[in-house]
Amino acid sequence: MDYSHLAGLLFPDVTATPEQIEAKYPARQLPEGAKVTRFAPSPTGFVHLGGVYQTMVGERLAHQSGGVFYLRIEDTDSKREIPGAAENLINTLSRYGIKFDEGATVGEDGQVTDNGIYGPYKQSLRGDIYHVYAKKLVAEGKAYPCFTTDEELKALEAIDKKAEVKSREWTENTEAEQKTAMRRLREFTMEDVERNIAAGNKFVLRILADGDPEKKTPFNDLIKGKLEIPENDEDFVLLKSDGIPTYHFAHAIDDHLMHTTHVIRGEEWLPSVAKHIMLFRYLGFKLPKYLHTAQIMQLDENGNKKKLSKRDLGANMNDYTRIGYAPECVSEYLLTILNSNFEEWRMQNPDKHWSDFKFGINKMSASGCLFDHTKLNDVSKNVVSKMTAEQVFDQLTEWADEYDKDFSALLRRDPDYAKAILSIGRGGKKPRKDFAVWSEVKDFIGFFYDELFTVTDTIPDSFERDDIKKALALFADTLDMSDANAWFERIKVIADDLGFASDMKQYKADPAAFKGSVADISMFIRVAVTGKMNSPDLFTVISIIGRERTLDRVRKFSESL
RNA sequence: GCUGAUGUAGUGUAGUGGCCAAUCAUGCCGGCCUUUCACGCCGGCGACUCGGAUUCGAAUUCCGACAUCAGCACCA
Repeated sequence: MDYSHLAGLLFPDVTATPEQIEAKYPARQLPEGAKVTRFAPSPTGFVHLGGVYQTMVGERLAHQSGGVFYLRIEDTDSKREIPGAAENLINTLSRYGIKFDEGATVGEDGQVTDNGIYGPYKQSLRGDIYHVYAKKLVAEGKAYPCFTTDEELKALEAIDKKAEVKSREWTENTEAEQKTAMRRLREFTMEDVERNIAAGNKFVLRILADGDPEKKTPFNDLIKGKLEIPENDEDFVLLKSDGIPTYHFAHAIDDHLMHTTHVIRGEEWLPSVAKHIMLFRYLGFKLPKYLHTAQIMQLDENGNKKKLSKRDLGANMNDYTRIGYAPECVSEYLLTILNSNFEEWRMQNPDKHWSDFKFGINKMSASGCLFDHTKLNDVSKNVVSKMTAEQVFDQLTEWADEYDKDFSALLRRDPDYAKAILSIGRGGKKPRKDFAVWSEVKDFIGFFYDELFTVTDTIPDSFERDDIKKALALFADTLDMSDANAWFERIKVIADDLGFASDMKQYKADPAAFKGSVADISMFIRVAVTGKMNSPDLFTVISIIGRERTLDRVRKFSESL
């Protein structure tokens, strides 16, 4: 068959040559060992935790090596595209400290544009380029058109299925039968093509696979290690009937032209590498290095691991924003599961930024880990505990502006007051670790605001209401706010007066001898003033609330008994 | 079904033939400290999927089984 005639028939409008295209994508001038990585999502509108996870790998690898990290939008499936998705993606990743050096970016007009000379970075804009290489493959007899309709394909598949059933029944001729079914696609004549083209029929372009699945190709994945994968024998689609490339074809061409050195993608692509090895070989391209990252998993209702899916809480990055995780918390958590030695490093370097950590490919796990909310919150509490009151105030109010406007109004009404509250237990060697997320702060500090103050906890019935009232009355009468010691001495006196132990050691030695202890007196005051059994240091709390409001609350509480 | 990947305490892991009756973190339990809580400190609980093989010796190598995950589209 005259393949160059066939190529002309299929791609009459393509005049450029691969050489002309290659000339527009010169080798990158980068230092020795610099890695070029990319994030190549399809713009489906939401950013997945797994996406941030993968993105961190690419970003770290590129930036730690003096390389380039770029963004390419894989919008070859127009059905799934959601407007504004690219912008959302860039903004979200930016929140987590992920910045692209090159690639698709959002211009001042809000439109997606190119930043860099290796574009366009949107696959939908690269149609001409793919067709040049497609034509070349056809001319070399490595790809062929397929005019088979969906229905015909289904019929072919049915034959294959039947053959499979037979093969399990050890019928002798099944293998041949099985092969012929899909292989029939390859059998066509130039006349068939000419007739179809003349009739205006659409075709898909298929690769002419020369692999033998009985043979294994050695393949080294940087995360999974040395693998042996069966050669590809499937005539997979390169160009869809609308002329748009499939992922496989676009991957080969784009990553070659854009000089990607390390392809980082989810392990769901691992079964496709045979196809990609074949494509790169057919095209004469150098195969990049691959890192197939393990997936972040979730337990389903049967207790089985499964991929963290769209609907699971924690999959969508908007969840984190809404719940109020500081971005650093998520980054740090991701790093703990990305590189097992990160936690160790963190303990040795408590004050450094995570980007100072030396990220290593060899420390990445080959197996998928379970998403652990408890661990995330632990990491988060640590991160938040190290922030200054100022930082907490800024992030908290920014969150509240969006998700709890009433609360944000209260905080902003008197920033100094809010910061005084947020300073409690902050700084020093043993900072309080009260909050993991901004949405829970209100529960902790709400009582500082009269608008939010309610008594939620009750004093156990084992205490006489009369004693409580007396204690609170004495407290109100003798309140000394000059300093913490003087303040607490008063409480002790009250305890003694009412038959409660003022000395904890004495009390512990013989609890039966007392109605309770100074701890219980404090508890009465705490419940009266904060409405809760637990709170930060009471004297500090009262100092912030102030004398008048404290006394007011004590009086009201006492009356309610 | 076929193909591939993965399998160390509840969770995330260290571990690449003897240093492993298995490391660290988190979790849970108990204690100390603290007027409460939180923090911190101390102590405890808890694991090499199973079966063969190689070896003086295996968590580590090989084979098999099992389990889990993924892929098998004109989706990425």
